[in-house]
Amino acid sequence: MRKSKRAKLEAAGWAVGSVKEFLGLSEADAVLIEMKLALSRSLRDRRQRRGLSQMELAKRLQSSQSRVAKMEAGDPSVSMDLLVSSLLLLGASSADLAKAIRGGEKRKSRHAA
Amino acid sequence: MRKSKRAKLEAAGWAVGSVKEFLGLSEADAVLIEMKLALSRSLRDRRQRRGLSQMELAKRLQSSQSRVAKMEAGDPSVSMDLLVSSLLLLGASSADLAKAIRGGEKRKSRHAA
DNA sequence: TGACACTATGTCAGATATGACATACTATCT
DNA sequence: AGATAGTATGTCATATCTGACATAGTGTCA
Repeated sequence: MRKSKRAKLEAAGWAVGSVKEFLGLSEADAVLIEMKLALSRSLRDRRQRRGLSQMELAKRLQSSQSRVAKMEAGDPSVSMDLLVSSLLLLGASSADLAKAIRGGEKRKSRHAA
Repeated sequence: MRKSKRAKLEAAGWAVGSVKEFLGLSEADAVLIEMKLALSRSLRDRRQRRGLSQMELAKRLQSSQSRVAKMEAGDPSVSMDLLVSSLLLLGASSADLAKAIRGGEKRKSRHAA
């Protein structure tokens, strides 16, 4: 399950939740991708809410602007670990992360957490 | 934040939630580690509940018994991506993961999700 | 005791992720 | 128009993760 799958397309602008069973992805793969996309959105929200540029955030994360861009774009080269630790550094709590993750299925308000 | 920190000790048997501020870890690092430990426990629970050996699970994950052992031990060499996708393959939903993640702080019942 | 099934721990070559860099694209100013 | 600030995208060396293997530890049964 590790390498072969993982469509490089994952990023492009999907209507919410539509990644499921698009191409040969297993349900598990699809859910994982959607979780990462949810975290991506959450990251961009938090960053913007704080009025930070990608550059400024990158500095705080000891990373680079390009990686922040990729994180926010849901680039497949970005790990969940990186997304999560970035969110934590932006002040998110584990409860916040749980909220962001808890399935796109049920989302109600327009706020991504 | 990437490499330098990340104590190799993270695994040893901590009393619930005690990893916080143990050595020089930032709050964010501590939370991340606890999240991973929560996922570890969840993985073992699910596997055992299904009556699978690490070997059998490994086969389903296309991985190896040793990696499963490390996952369950909270070994620092295990990524969150691996933990999460393993849990998904064991049938966990994103809601389940959210529950597992949502902070050890507030856990009430003995069931780890 | 030995034999067996399961789990833990160490190591390593190969696979992936990472930060850094360059460069391109998009505003929004004057 | 140019200039500036922010963002996107591609590449690459190095760091980290991964599956596989070996081997050791643990329990249980006869």
